[in-house]
Amino acid sequence: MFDKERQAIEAKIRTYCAQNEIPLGELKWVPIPFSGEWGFSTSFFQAAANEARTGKKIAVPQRAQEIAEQVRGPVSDLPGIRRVEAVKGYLNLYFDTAEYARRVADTVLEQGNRFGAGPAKGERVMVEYAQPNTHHSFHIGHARNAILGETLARIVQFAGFDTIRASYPGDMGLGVITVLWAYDKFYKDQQPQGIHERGQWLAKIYVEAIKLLEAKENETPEEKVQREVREAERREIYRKWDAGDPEVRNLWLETREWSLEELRDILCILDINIDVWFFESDVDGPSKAIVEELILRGIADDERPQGGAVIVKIDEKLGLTKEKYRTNVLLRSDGTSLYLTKDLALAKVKFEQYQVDRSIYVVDVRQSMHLQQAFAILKLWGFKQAEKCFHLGYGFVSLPEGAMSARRGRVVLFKDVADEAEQRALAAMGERTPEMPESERRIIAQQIGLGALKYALLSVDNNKDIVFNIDEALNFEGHTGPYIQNAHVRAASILRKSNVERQKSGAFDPSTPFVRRIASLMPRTTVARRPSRPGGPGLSARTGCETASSGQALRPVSFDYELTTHEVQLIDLISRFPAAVEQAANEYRPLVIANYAFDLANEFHSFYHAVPVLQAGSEDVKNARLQLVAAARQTLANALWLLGITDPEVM
RNA sequence: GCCCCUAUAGCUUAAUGGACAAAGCCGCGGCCUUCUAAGCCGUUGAUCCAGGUUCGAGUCCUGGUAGGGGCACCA
Repeated sequence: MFDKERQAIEAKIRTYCAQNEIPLGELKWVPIPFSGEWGFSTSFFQAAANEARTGKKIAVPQRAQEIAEQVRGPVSDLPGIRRVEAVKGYLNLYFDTAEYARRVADTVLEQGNRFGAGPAKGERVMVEYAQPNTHHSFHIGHARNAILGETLARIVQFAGFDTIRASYPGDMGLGVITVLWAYDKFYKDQQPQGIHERGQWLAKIYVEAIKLLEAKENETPEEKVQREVREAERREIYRKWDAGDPEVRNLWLETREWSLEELRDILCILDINIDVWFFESDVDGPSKAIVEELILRGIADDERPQGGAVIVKIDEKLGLTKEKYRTNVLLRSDGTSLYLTKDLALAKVKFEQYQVDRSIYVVDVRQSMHLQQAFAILKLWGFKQAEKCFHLGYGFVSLPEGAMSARRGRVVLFKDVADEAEQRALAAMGERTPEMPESERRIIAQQIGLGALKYALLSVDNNKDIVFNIDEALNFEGHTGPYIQNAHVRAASILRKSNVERQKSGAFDPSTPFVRRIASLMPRTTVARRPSRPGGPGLSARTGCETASSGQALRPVSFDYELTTHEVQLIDLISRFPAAVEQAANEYRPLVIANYAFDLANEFHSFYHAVPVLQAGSEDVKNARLQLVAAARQTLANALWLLGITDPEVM
């Protein structure tokens, strides 16, 4: 936030060092890491080390301190800097808090829900996530994927990238056919009531079907015959599906829609709006076409004449002598395409039709080899975007009793956890807000419950596995989502009672013309209709830009009084938000924002406890603190938005 | 056999190569006639092992140990 000042200081340091023949090198600036201190800092170890390398006999730490002390002079008399100290090789510059605090507060309140957002980057990013299989259950592992992907999409969007959210459901293959077979055989024309009941029913049918199709231990000859008959029936359905048999296709489309209805509802609960839906079955055809192109270009080798498959010897084509990407199959010897083939075809669509510059894949870490292979082939193919393909892998979610297994039906369903979360939040609300109407109470409870769940999944670095413990995930105290939401509530409460006017948070709406006209770009894909909220518009606190306008606006204030440590630290943290956004976007790491949001909430809670606002000693101090609270509330709201967590006014 | 990921406090996790390794949970002790106690304050406690690079290593490199994942016609 204080780049201009920093640059001016750095220029002075450089001039001084040039005159005194100190080989400075690059200067790294960081916020002063001591709590209660506000300013920025740099060190001179590198410069001292550079000198040492020229042959001078010096001890680096001492020399660094000498340089810091020398440099201190030229920069000690700058406006806005209260104090400069040289200590242990570091140069610490402390802000004139009155001036800088006012600037931070003004900036936040002026920029509102855009505070922290980066300038337009002029690049288009597509984030692909939410790729569950249809005809299956949506479990907590899928939720990690969806939540991680959405948060990443929000981060890159907020950082200034033109962002497209893409979903790629697997709607074909043996698993899907297995469900069709069992449904057709045992449950034809039945269906339970309720979107989720119906979606989950398909997963139950799948588990039953697997039991019937798997060989048991000590299988009797009769059982074996029976099983083989079933297997033949399933193969026949697959053949019919592949041949486009109308009856099978209709059954497939109808049951697929049941899964998709449930998926859309879940995404709605998670506040996720997918821009583009790519179905695996849609890229199946095009994927076969690209195989010919890859053969013609000499990337793929056609071994079909020898009764083999079409393969890519990736290492060989890249000229690698050590095995790295190995060899992979593009087309089976029976002419059908594979997962890799489809991903290549889809990438081509992303690059050519959607003109994406960067392509992010939020996919289970177990597929990292597969994606590395795909990226390598895209590079061979000549797509310059291949360099900016990124696999955001994440560790899988298991249960305390072991891995989840869709085949065995041992899964924790997202919907069940979400419902449980709401119940627990409702219970935790208790008698806290007795006057709240029941309908609103339920909405808040859902927001708190989901806040806890989302934060639990986002506060672990993405490459780590998570053992999902529902009691830990739905904890509302300590390092949790509700803790952050509660800080927002407390800030909002103070502002409400102070009777000052403020902008309601309102949704950050960075949608570009491009995203809005996506619908016309790719006729083969289905474009999401915006799902409607089952609970009505009140469910999302961010769907409107209403302004709550009771009372007078915050007046320009002065922070020209003795600020407490808590106030200094709070302002310091607020001012770091834009840098956190930038870092998270550069590193594609939602965790950075999750950590930041907690730190800010933590600081706000401490401030709240220790520093009176409405009861402040003087009117001037009260007004300044109100500004600070308003700025903190806005920053908390923006950070929560990035995490996909609502910013309730009450809880 | 080869490749990738992980290893920090009793537990779950943080830490752009930089200053005293930071929190949460659990335990113990305080704080509701100040703005929401889903909170605040206090308290014990940690970098898997061995080398190396560097002025400086939890972080980078090499080799171990332990756990997880992956290696062409599954997705």
